[in-house]
Amino acid sequence: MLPDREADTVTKPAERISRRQVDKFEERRKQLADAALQTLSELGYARTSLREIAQNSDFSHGVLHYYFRDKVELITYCVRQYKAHCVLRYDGIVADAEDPDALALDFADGLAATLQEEALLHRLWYDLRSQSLFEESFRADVADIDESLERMIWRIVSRYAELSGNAPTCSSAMAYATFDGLFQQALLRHLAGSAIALDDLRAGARHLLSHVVCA
Amino acid sequence: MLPDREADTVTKPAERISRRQVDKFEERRKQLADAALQTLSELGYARTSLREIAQNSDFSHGVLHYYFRDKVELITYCVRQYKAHCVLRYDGIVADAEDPDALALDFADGLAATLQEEALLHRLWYDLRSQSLFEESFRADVADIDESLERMIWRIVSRYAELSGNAPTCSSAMAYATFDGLFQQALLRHLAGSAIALDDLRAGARHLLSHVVCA
DNA sequence: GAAGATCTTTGACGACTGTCAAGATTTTCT
DNA sequence: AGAAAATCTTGACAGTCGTCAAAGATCTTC
Repeated sequence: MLPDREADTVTKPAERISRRQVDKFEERRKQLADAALQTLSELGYARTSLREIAQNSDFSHGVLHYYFRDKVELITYCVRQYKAHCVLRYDGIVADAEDPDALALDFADGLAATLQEEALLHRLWYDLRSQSLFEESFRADVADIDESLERMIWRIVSRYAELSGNAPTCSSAMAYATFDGLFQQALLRHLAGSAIALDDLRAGARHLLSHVVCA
Repeated sequence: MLPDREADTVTKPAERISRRQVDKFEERRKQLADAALQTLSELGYARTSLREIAQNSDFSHGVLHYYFRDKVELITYCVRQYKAHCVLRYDGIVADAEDPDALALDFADGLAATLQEEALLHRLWYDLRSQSLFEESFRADVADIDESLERMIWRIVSRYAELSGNAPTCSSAMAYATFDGLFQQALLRHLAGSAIALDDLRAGARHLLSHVVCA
């Protein structure tokens, strides 16, 4: 029988057990979601099957339905986990530089670094974002990630403006749209084998940053 | 038996016939590709099957293998047909305005118009572009479309710079990346039901255009 | 160490996929 | 009109998919 997954606030002995079970349950979900994310980032959404995911894990395909109701719930869970990863990653970039040029440099390097190191994950992100336009189940979570990315970009932009004593010339949405376009195009070229894609991204990001504040 | 599809340069009677057959053959391919594009734009790449495509046409599913070797060739053909459509569409926008503000206005309106009228096709485009990162078969054709879109944008930008007596401040690649990001974000919001997405796109395009030339 | 809860594997199901071949139908040419 | 070529339909194939139930394995608890 499935264990009771209710979270308890009181801590009686029986509930400590339940808590431990819940933790273990949740751990397995994360572990399986990791395998799913790896599979997705390799094959793309269209070609990822549950059996393929299971083969990238230590378990057989049947176990996926023990930890997830169906495929949609698994992938939704993956998207959320990916988001947590993203936020963590970008919080690192959040520029504690004290002059605008250093900030721009750090930011540009940070973008280029994640593009290079996690190219497959970013490829997956754009795949899933496209997918969310067809499959409504993912839409809310994807929009959520998009918003947190927008906030991340806006933190950089407004901090940069502040350091250079100016005000941003465009909205948060527009700043995100343009930086995202830059990043996506760089990813496309990088994955197509272009050697200059990373440098172009660095240069482009600094250029764009200097143009979204008053001249 | 399959007819001979060789194109002839000389025009003997027998070859005129063959030519007519070739034309008919090519016409059917276009017709089927149309049905395929409609299906793709409705369901997305991941959920489009040959039988589904056939149901959106006047034929049965078997006929697809009479006109196309396999699914990949059909979809590649679709991508090319979509490109032809795009180029045609954007050539219309190509701004014969004589002052920069009118050009900017026409361009912004053109972007917003195609976003609204052909939202599903644009959705498909971003889906296929993501797909091309996983499926190498499409990569070349997708890159081809991307390049022609970049040229289209660059024609606008450089013409705008010329009319306003300035020079562009960024590369062609960067101009395309940012405008594409803007467009994609507008599409996301528009399809998610945002009423202001179109107006934001118009404003954003004009804003961006005025910032990619010397101040 | 036995009983029971929990976790995992296995194998099956119906539905769906791309592909193809055989035959029916239509068009074309003489 | 009749033969030949071209076109289209039908039905089947082997494979894969998500899902699920039953049984086996492992762990917990007393």
